[in-house]
Amino acid sequence: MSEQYIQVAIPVPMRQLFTYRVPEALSDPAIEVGERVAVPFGPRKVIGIVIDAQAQCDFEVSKVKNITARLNDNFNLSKSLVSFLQLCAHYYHHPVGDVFQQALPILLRKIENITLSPPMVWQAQPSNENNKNLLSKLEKKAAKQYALYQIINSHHGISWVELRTLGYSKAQLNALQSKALIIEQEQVASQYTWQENTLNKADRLVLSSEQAIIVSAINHSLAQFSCHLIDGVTGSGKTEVYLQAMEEVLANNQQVLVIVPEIGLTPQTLNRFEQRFNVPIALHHSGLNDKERLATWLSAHQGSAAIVIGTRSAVFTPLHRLGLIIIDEEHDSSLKQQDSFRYHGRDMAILRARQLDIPIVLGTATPSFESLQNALSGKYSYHQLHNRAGKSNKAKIALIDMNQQQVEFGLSGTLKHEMKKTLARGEQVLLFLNRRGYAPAINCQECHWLAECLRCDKPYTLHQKQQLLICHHCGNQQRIPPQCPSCGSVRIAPLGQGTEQLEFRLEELFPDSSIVRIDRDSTRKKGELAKLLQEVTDKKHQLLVGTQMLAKGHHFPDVTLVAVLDVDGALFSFDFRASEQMAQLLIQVAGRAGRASKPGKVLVQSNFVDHPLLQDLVQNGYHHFAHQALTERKQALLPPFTFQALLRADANYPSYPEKFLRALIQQRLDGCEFAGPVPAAMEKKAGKFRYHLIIQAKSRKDLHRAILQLLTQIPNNEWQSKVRWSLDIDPIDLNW
DNA sequence: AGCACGCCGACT
DNA sequence: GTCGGCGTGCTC
Repeated sequence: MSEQYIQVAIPVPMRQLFTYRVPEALSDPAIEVGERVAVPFGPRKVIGIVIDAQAQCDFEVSKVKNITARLNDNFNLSKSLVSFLQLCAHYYHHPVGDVFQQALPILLRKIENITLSPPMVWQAQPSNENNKNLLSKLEKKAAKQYALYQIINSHHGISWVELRTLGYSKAQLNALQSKALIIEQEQVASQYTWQENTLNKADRLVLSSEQAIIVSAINHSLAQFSCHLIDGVTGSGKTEVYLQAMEEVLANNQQVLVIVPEIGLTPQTLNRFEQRFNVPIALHHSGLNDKERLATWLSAHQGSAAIVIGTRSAVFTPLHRLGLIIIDEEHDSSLKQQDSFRYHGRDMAILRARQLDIPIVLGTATPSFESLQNALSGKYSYHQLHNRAGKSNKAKIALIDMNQQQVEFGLSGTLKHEMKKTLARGEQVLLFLNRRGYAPAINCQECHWLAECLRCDKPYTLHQKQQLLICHHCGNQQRIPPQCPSCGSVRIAPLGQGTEQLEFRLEELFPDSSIVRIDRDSTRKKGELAKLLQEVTDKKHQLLVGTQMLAKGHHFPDVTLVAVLDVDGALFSFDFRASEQMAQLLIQVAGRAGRASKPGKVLVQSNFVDHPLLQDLVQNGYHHFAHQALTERKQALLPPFTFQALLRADANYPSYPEKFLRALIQQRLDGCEFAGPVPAAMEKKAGKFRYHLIIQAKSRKDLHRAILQLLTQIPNNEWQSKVRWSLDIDPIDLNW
């Protein structure tokens, strides 16, 4: 028999595959696509994925090495997943090996022979006399334990990760275990099947006709690709549509993938899924450790999980009977990875749905302009959900002209007045300020010296509590200088206001109210965010101060006043997407407030209340604004009417990145245009000098062809070894 | 990305 | 004399 060669994806940032030989001793049973193999790579040994099992040897035969082992452990990737990941690598022109690496749980990339333990689930013990006594005691004495038992008892097996996400503790679980009420077991490694009690019919809501039309549209196209954009405000019943659309898919014994933004998976959301379906649900989010991630992966892979709920990287979960994908909050920027492999979770999900011939549902109250355009042009089915009659809870947005007001600590007189009225009614107030820390800068009041980060040339942010100056761009930290290094004066003072200071000032202004601040600094500790949010729900605090974080996901029914303290930053940005993001943010923030019986009020402070963007949004609402903006984008030949890629380059010396990029655009490329190279919005960051080149084309095909040509040129580029570069297809943040 | 190799500066 | 700084080049 002749020599057998295979093509392997290796976890290195190189845009190529590597050829290996399969020795006779390892050739039985036949090696397959998707297998993990151990191979020698330079001086080390790594795990690679077999991409082609019967390849021609396209490399010098004498230099081809043998694979050293096959990891035959039931963790192989399916052919379908392999081709999907190749498609992703191709779409983003990203190194294949790196794509595979990021799509696999860390434990499957380890070369050491670790024991890969099976997923474990909790189950209730069969009922007996003893149990009944214990339970009736629990019901009176330990309500939380009793509730935990009820949840476990109503499922065929539920994981610790799910229970933790729902807010239960290990202690409560241990207590039930020591009473022999529950027991931990290996999850049954077989395909889940729909049963009589899988659907909790009592939990179902009656659909409005709008909702019913969407569900039936999705169910009518189950075995073919279709993309549905559901456009509906908070409370319009999107989740109920998701749940009812899932019924038929689950009844066909197929699996459902649900993708949510980074902090979008609240215990309430999971609870809703748990209540409705008695099926194993696997979770995938940033709160899991390596072992838990592997458990989710395996339980999807072996088919025991019927539903997988996760953040963007969940698009890569191995689901062999995937029947429906749901992307919640499709506009959310956390769906796009902003480093190394810069993929968009939504776009890859659409690619996967297309590959598998299944429907995909995108839900949001503020559609991204990309999705909206696809919906309007008929590429997607477009479904609008309006509020049900008589239940209008739409918050009113009003602008406050900061030029016409007395302003104290960033609060206008009107806002303070409204805050007092709201607090007097016993309701809550949310203040939104997108700037953490105490003050965004400190300076010398005598000579106007400004404390700047030397690595970024940007002002340091003052963090009063920590007594530190922190650079928000590179993380650099410094002591607060006791006197001005330039003139020696001790009159050094903070400039501007951040959330930390706002919290402090509010304590002075509203001494009778409890104030809570929710930002990256105050929620650094694990579980802290959930704790603070619970305290808000329990009305332990009346005043909430927060950044971006508060605009997403969580709904506070007793917050009836929301104020955006400073919206002006977004109005004059050179990034054409800034206004889209500003509009989405305002509408999302407005969605946090009030409920049917207590409509909310939204106040937006600005120095430019006459700005046409603000006026349009406030007067005519998001959709009018979006249509208007789309018309402008079309005229200006901007996305979604054209397609962009961003080539970033950085180096330790200022001239290299520019020279590198300039050398690349010497050649004309058909069907596309270059913008730049230009210095990045922050030319200097963390000591690196950065330049951008935008490549824009009228069609995706042209863009791809141009990038392929550009990439072949890079090895010959004179400055190539002096710079680091990265490619971002469909960039959404041009400032980085 | 690792990792080795190699060529210069400040230590026991 | 040698330990270690990081520039450069290679990986089937």
